[in-house]
Amino acid sequence: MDVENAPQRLRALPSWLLGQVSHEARRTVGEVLAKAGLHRSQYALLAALEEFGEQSQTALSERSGLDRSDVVRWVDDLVGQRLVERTQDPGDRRRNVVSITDRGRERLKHLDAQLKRAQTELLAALTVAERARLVEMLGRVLGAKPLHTRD
Amino acid sequence: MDVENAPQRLRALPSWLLGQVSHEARRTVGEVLAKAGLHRSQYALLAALEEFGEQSQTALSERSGLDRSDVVRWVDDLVGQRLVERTQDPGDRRRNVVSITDRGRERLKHLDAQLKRAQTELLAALTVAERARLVEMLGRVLGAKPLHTRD
DNA sequence: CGAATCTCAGACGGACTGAAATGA
DNA sequence: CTCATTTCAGTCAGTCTGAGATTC
Repeated sequence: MDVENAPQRLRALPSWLLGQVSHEARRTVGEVLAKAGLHRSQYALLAALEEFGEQSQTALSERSGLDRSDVVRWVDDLVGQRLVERTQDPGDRRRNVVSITDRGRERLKHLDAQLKRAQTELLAALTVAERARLVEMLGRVLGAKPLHTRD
Repeated sequence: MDVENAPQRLRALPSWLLGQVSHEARRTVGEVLAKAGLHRSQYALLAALEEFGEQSQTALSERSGLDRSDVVRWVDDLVGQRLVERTQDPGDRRRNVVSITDRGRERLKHLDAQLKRAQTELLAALTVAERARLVEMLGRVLGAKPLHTRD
């Protein structure tokens, strides 16, 4: 669909605009990651591991926003690519402790650069100041969620 | 997931923020429409019909951004609720001409008010001026899509 | 015992594809 | 015959649920 074909009601609706831009962003980012052999979910997992260190899969689920069940599958694949390692927690044998490998760190660094460029391309119609303002505003919208995400 | 649990890499990524806010918006709007017995896709269909008048299902597909196949199913339901009518085009019997009914117009008017309130609630963390700026910026991002949506 | 963790198998709605049927 | 339109059936990826197994 072309934006200018859409009804005015939709074109003026913030939620609709957010959906459209988000869809485009999702596609762009998906392509970038696919070229590196990864899924968006896996980037989130690598990011969580790099920033918070080794952790259980349950923790990873909370940090990445992925379902516990999907963490299992994506970690399986990451292990296959030797970007992370899965070892049993010696102190609590229910737990798997997942950690990022050096290879994973390198891949992540590479992706960071690629993604940065993709964001710029996505928001090319905005000035640098506007992009910063957009990010700030979206963060504020997310931060103040008194009703549904906080119960 | 809670925003503050997420890795900094994600929290600073425009595409991620857009996805999170968009997801929240989708949920909110979905709830509002569900109370009126409608789906998001059906609101788009009603909007297209009200603004562009009666039209074929192919045209509706382009205007609403829905797949041709999904237009069929959602129109089926709208007909059942007597919010639209589907009649065969006398001049071209391949075509179904879909038109909005008075009942549909009333429902649409009601939904417009409900959705407006939902948007305000969603963006409660922003000032009125900021909401306008957000809408303007998102529209600009969508409008300038030289690569993928325009081929 | 109850609770937490991991894992699998499948459900589920949303978006899309392919092809048949009809008719211009 | 070719092309456009509608419709159906089915695929597909993404997300989530339920239950079983294991361990605390």
